[in-house]
Amino acid sequence: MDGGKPARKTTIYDLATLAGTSASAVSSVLNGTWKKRRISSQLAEKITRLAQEQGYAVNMQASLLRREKSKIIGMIVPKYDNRYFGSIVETFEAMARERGLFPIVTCTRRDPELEMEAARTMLSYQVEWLISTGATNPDRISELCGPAGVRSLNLDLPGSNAPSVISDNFAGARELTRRILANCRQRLGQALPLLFVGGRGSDHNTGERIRGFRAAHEEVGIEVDENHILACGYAPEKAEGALGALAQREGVLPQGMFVNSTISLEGVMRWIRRSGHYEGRAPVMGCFDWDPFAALLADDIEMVRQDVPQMLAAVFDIIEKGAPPNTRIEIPPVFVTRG
Amino acid sequence: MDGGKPARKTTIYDLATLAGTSASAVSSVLNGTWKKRRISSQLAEKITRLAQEQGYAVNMQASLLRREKSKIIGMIVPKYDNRYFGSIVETFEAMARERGLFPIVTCTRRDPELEMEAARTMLSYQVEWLISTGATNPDRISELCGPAGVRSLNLDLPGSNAPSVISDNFAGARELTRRILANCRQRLGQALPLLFVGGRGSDHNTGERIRGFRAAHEEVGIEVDENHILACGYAPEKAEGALGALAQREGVLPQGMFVNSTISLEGVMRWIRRSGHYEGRAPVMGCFDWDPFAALLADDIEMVRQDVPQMLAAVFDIIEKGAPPNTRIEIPPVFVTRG
DNA sequence: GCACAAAGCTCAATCGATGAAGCAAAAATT
DNA sequence: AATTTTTGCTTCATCGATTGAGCTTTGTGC
Repeated sequence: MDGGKPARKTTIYDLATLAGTSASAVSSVLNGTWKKRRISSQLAEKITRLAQEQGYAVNMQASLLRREKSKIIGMIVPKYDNRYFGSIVETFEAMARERGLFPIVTCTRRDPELEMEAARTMLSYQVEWLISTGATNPDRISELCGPAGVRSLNLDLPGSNAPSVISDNFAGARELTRRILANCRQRLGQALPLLFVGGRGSDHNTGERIRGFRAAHEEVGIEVDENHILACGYAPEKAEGALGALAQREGVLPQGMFVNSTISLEGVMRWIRRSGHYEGRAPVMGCFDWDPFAALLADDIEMVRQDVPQMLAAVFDIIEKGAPPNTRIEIPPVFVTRG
Repeated sequence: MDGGKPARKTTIYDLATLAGTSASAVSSVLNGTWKKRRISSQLAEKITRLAQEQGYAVNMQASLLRREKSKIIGMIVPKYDNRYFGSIVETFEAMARERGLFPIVTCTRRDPELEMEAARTMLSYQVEWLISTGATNPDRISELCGPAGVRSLNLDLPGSNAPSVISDNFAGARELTRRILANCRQRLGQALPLLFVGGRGSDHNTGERIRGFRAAHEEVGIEVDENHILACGYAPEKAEGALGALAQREGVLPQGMFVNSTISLEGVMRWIRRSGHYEGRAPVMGCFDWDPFAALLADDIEMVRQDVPQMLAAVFDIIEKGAPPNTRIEIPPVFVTRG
């Protein structure tokens, strides 16, 4: 390709020399303000053509340094290993671009240190907004943003220093539990108390889902067994370990199960397969999350799909119209119809 | 939080005033060159403390404008909706950070226009390297980068203008096919020619996988049916449609199947379930890709996992040591042991 | 033919961080 | 005591794009 060319990047000064004009004319032509600045369309065309030929790309660093608005919008996200976060990132990028914003996304692997580090890096990039998705400590991030004049916003997990957009975890979990219980009744003749597996007891979403889980049991007069609420963490290994330990202690596990995420479901499925515990009488399952393959695993696994497009619509609505820091928007999740 | 403060960002000039010193002293303290510049550790400490207190974050735009190296490394990726690309992005970010680089990733949804647009944006951000992952036209991207002095690199799908790191698709597909054929023999008594589903006929990987598919058939003297090679595209709907059309034409589909990606597998599974075609005698399957739930779908679905850590190790090796544009590194994929 | 306006530009300051060059004071050497 | 060296800073030009404030030239009106 290149035989050792200097490879210095073309600047507006280079283009100005080539066009026999000034850098300021070039700049205004390339950023679209040339009509306002009364540049002839003749010159505009010439400059545009030259820029094209030279493969000119504006130096964002220089441009942003001068402008007052960066139009950069940052997002931090814990993992890319499931459909929920994948879809959040994909939708976020598309919606940001539609609005003329430049999305920057970074993944923090649920590491609180990395989370702060990433947030600081985002500030350095002069983001105008920072969306903390599923952050372990969204409030610390908001505190970092506040004094810098950067607006922040929480997604998936709520915080108290910035507006939050989350799923309606309580109602979603209650409805999911109702459905699992109904399936139990249908398949086993009666509805017995379910097992709850996955999630961190300390996080808001897990708390709300457990509340919904309890509410649905209460509605039909079934008592929840407190030892059967395993908020053991999200990781597959955690769920696997928790089930193993419970089976060890109690011998037989419940026939119905509420799994708190596809991540945990991965561990649950692995354990069921390896331990052979449910041999011949597969448990009735539900999962607060969705995955196309998981949905096919069993005929009657109920899945709740968090409504990512609606959640991000709410996010951009806040970005456009503003909202007080204590705003909390809860988006109803969607029940996946099977077939 | 804020009661309407000015919220202007703290600059080194503000810190200089607060510390009663000069901006250049502040700068050198904060970027670590202060020893070389003989700033007293007393002053260094004072400045560091003030920066901490004020929540100072360097303005990357200004800093990068001045430096000659940006240390930014860009990656474009087609989708976030599967484990393969998810794991590529996650590993890429982690490895880049380990090396003191700043990763920027963006998703182009297999849209050739968006791909070029994203590449141009990356150039504007002054990336030093651009990794095109699974790009529809990696060579056009390399052509854009070359004159700007930005080095480019292809991942997953090869190009001819920049070094490429890909899976060993031929050997992987041949071994996968062998295994599916062996499973057929074991389950059905004999090995019959398989069906190939998914992928674009025009892309290098699909071509190589078809070649491996043929080779494995040839080894055992089975003739491939040309009508049973359905390179219909990756999208689930495409795979679904192709299977439906084939069933329409031929009535009965082969008992063994090679699916070209988990994306296509999604459609295949959906079709199998909806059509009821394989009722009672599930097909023997293999998939060139891995997903934890897909792996659990059937007892004997063979999955090849592309070796993402090795692929990215090769990528960073090239970045550190260099490589001619015609380099092509093929990483053997890994066979997932079942259980 | 002169005043005045509009068109079509250019000039130069600016954004914040960086680092080469320079300068004054303190310390060491002769 | 005079000179040199070292220490510990500051000054200022610079990176590339942007934009308010000019400054010519051409056009219009009377």
